[in-house]
Amino acid sequence: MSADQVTDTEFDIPLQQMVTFRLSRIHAKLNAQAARILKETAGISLSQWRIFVMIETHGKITPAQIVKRTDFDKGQVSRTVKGMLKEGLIVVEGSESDQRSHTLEFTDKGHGLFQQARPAMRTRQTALLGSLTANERQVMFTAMDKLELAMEQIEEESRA
Amino acid sequence: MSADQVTDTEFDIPLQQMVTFRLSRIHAKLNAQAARILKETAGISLSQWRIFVMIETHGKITPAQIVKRTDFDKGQVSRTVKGMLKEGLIVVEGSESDQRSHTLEFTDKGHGLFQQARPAMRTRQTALLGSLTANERQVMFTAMDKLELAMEQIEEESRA
DNA sequence: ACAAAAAAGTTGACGGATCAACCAAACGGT
DNA sequence: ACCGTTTGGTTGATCCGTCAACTTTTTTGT
Repeated sequence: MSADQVTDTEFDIPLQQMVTFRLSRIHAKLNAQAARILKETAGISLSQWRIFVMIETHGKITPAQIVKRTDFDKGQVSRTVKGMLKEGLIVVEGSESDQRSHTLEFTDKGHGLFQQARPAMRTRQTALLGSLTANERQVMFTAMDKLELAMEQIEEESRA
Repeated sequence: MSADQVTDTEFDIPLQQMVTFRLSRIHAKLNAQAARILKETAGISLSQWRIFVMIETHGKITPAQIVKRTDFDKGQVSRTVKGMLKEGLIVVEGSESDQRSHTLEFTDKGHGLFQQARPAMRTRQTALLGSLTANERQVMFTAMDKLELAMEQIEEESRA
């Protein structure tokens, strides 16, 4: 069934890199494809799309909240937001409780473009997930959780 | 930091992004960690490490072969190789059959640094894979295969 | 209430990845 | 043998992601 099953100890070089390599490649392709679709359908960038998604799902969110939830770099969020303001895709509304911060909101134009990109993005997402069985999806998410956890542990250990 | 679990059926916004988001984040963390380890243990970059791995596994390989096998950008391979030559980590040997090309080889210094980075990298790899069950590993690789395939199909369809 | 620490955002710098243009060598069909 | 095409490699432009420094505001501990 699984001739090339992997035992931990032996598989040296080729596997050595497998996880990182493969993830890296998939990530790159995934990114490139999403970027292309977004550009073609709505003329927006992937970063902008991600901000849009955060606004859509949480409504009136601040940059700091986005950073917390997604681990995006706050510098990049700042720049992306700046660009989106200049293009009129979003507006900011100063927070009353915190003078440093501001919440983000769609403009009509921004929301329009977001809706314009959505079908293609959703189709793609469905196609991607649909290529996996329910079990594969579930196991994959579990595996990703575990990998993130393992990374954190490695990080801690190597600080000893 | 992996609390908000997603069920398969509610395919909407939060999940919408999940695959890309999660892969993106894992990739970023994985990369950053590998880069840190490589810098600390051997003072080399991730790109340089990847070239080393290719030389190690295939011995006397040309840039073009590396590109074929890994999908790395050929421009980046060219620059990385250039840097490694300048630092004396590898040497090139002109190919006899093709005047345009050259094979890459370790120098002693390069091989030394590679060996120096290896234990930590191998430990990390073992820890990462070890955090998954054999089944999870297997399913994950299968899933990655399928995702790459699905991406290609999406690409083809959107060219119609 | 006040100083120290933390948090929100901005900005600059830098390395990595991507894309396109380009040169030179090799190949292939006629 | 020759010309068009393909392949190997280099380089420049550009964009994205990451890190660090800095400003301003808020929170916290005493």
